[in-house]
Amino acid sequence: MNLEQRVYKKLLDVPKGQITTYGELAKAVGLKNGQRVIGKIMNNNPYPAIVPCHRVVMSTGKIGGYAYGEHIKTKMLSDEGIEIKNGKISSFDKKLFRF
DNA sequence: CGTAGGGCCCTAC
DNA sequence: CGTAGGGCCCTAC
Repeated sequence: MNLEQRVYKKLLDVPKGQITTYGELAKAVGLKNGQRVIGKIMNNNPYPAIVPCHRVVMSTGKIGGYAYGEHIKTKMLSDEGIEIKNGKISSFDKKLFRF
């Protein structure tokens, strides 16, 4: 399994209503300082309906980017029960999934 | 083969 | 708050 497949598979562990960060996901697949690699892989996500890349956000609590637009990412997260105020996730620590 | 460049970032100031 | 620099992996020369 190549890196991308491992990343997509690992991300499936993150349930609806929770989020992870680019850095955490990088660590989860054994990458050090691989945040940007994760971002790139998310951008190339060929299975947007299956792999929940909208649940990957920035460690600062901001939403981060999204191939189809940040407002869509924001809406998807809201629909899953994640509250977002002024572009930042409320109760970030409580929503953060631990691999 | 080697390497430059870039990406949905992170940390420290 | 903003910004600079870093660091990793892939892709295209």
